[in-house]
Amino acid sequence: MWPPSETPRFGQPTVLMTAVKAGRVNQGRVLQALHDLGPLSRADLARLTGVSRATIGSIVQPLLEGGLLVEGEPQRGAAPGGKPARPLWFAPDSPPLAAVHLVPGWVEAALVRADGGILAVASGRFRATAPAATVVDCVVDQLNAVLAGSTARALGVGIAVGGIVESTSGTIVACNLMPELSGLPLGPLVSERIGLPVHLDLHPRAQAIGDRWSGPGRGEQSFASIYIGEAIGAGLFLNGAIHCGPAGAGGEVGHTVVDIRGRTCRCGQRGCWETVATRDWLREEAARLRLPAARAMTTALLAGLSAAGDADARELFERYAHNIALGVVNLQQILAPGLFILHGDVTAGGEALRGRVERQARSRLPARSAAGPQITFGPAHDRTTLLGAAGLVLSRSFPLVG
Amino acid sequence: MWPPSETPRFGQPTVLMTAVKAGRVNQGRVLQALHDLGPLSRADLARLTGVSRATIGSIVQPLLEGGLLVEGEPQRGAAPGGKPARPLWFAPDSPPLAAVHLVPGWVEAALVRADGGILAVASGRFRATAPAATVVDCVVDQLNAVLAGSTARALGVGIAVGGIVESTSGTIVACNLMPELSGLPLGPLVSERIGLPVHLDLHPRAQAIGDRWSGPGRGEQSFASIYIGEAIGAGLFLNGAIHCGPAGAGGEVGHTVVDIRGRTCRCGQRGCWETVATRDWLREEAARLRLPAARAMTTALLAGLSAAGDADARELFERYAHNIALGVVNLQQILAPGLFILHGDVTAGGEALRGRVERQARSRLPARSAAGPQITFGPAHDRTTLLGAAGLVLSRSFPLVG
DNA sequence: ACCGGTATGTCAGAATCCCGTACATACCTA
DNA sequence: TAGGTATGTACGGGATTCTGACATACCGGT
Repeated sequence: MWPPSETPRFGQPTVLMTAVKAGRVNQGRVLQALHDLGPLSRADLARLTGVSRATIGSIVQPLLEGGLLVEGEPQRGAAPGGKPARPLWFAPDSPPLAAVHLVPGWVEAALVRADGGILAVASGRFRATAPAATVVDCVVDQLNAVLAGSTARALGVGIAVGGIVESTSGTIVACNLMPELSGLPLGPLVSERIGLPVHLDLHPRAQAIGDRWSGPGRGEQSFASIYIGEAIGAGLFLNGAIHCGPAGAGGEVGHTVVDIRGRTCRCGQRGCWETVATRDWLREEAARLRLPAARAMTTALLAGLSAAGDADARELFERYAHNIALGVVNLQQILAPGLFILHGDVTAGGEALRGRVERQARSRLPARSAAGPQITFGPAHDRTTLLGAAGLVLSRSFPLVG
Repeated sequence: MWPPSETPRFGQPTVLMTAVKAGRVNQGRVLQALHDLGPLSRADLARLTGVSRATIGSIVQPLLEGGLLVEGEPQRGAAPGGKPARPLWFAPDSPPLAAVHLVPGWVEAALVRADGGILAVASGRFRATAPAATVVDCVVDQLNAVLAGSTARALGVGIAVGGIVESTSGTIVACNLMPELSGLPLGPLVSERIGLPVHLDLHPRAQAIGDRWSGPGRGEQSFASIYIGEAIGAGLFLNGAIHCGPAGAGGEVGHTVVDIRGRTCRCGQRGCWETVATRDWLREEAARLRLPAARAMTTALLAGLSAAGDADARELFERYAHNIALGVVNLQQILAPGLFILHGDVTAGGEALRGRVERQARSRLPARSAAGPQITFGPAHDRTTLLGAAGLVLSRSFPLVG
């Protein structure tokens, strides 16, 4: 039950395009277009993609027969005459997707509809030092809990893990905060116990997929999805595809150097972005400024103090925005994704922080014909990663590139 | 369930895969495999790509008929029996590719065979402040000079420009050192005068393509091609395709922040990588240390002084390696290309510098199962960009992704 | 000289997919 | 009721790849 990927390996085997592969890619792109733009008729899709209505019909036919899509009620468009279009949309009773978000001490699982609607959620705790078998048990338990509520067989399971992951083999390579899990082939293990294909990937990468499928990244060809909280990580969606380096590396933006003569990072190096933009930095600086509740400082608290007129808090708030903008600027210079979706503790900073970061970033970038980078915050109660883990299943089932 | 799609983005149409597109992609991948691995028989290609020999035959047939490839003499392989394979390779009289490298004050053009062999070279100078028409004339003159020597009609022209470029329209958006060229639609202008399709792109991006087609990047799926000299730029080849942000942006690694409290860059910001790793930095530091010929310092000179035992030179050499490694580390953390191909003045540092940079970079990266980043220097007499401009034509004629 | 073994290149039929045209359907307006 | 418009579908055609079978070419042994 662990066969799924056609091994997009990095190196020797040149892979060629096939008619059937092209068909699957086209199915994926049609699904993505539906996700991006909402319910669309076949004629809409034909106009959007430039192909004939007949072609769209043949592309979506298997999806309709498979129960993934349904035809909606005829809806009259803006035009005065003509046959009303029948919009296509994800079937309410379509095969759902199972999703798992695994962080130290905590597992959250969900059953998600193909349109992003959450059908069921379950979560469980475990000691961060628990042996691997316990963690696997906990993951399987939560999965079974959410799967029990569905009659339809799920399409697959997506697992998002905080840590270093080899997505091709579904193995956790290393995890600083859950050392017992190092080397654990979680994907195959869960797949065997659940009887469904399992797709494992990094937390920020899943988060980016979540943003792409059902967040602010919807419809975008390129953007960066950044998590900023107790640590920093990024998932990069570039030119219509999620970026994944060899062995699942990449996105470790937290340990890029921005202040070479700065303080020492827990990674052992100096001046990592994480040393100036995480919650820990915020708390240390708050303590230095003797702000109230410095040791429990959060972005929300700081934003409140700043709005209330505390000069020190205001200055720290501005510096925090500046430091966050640093990493954004570097990513924009290197990759120019154009859109940055921020998640984690920083989102509590609200528009006050978002605007500051955006202004800081733009002021540090050269003026171009294109607009400067755009900063967006993810939702406060953030299920993006969980949705992204579900989207992982769709992404692997319907690849967008051949 | 559906959050109203606030911005229906019909501007960016979803593009679908087609049989004919798939065929062209496959042709491109076969050509790339030949470039990567040298002459291969149809059977070799079939084994490499996993398709049948018959399919390979139908893929390469048009390329043979078009004169791009030829069948070599039957060559007996290692196996004892069997019909000898007929290797396929680029025809010596195949349609050549025209290439232009445009830098301030200087134009170099070449006519390149599909296998990377240079047929003719021409170059010309112009005043950096010359009006646009003069520069266009100069480019066209050099192109005509190299095209005159060929009987076969060239496949197209690739132009590499130092500056900001919009590759889709073939326009130079801005060029700091050649302000007269800002907004110049060089691609269409040259195309009209020469009567061939013209492909315009950034200098570092062309350099990366050159590395991919006929340099150390050959056969690699991901690598970064970095130019370090009077300025710093990078072309990123990621997962089998050259990365290009919206409007041709991206790769501006020279102005990523590595030392936020460092000196001011000419871009107006503080602590850009360029402020600590360009030749100008080297000369300033050399002057501070009162090294001989400090104001004309080059990597080659510094390497010589260091090797000769000058303690100050040695320390500066080490610091230069450290500073170069900084940017490499950042790129590796973000994108994990794994391979870094350095061009420009730094290549004169030889193995002494290469080893130092590699050690410095590896020491700043966490230990992983995969090997650390690998640093390579491009050739000293560097025609990579020119070859890359030629490769641009191939890349556009035979896209590797659909 | 002859024959089996092996590997290469090619041919023909089938399957898959997209394209273009034409046609049936459905709704509005006059 | 007739005309117009837009949607969805059926059919033939083109392009590509897959499968199986076949001719070719060379080696080694009898």
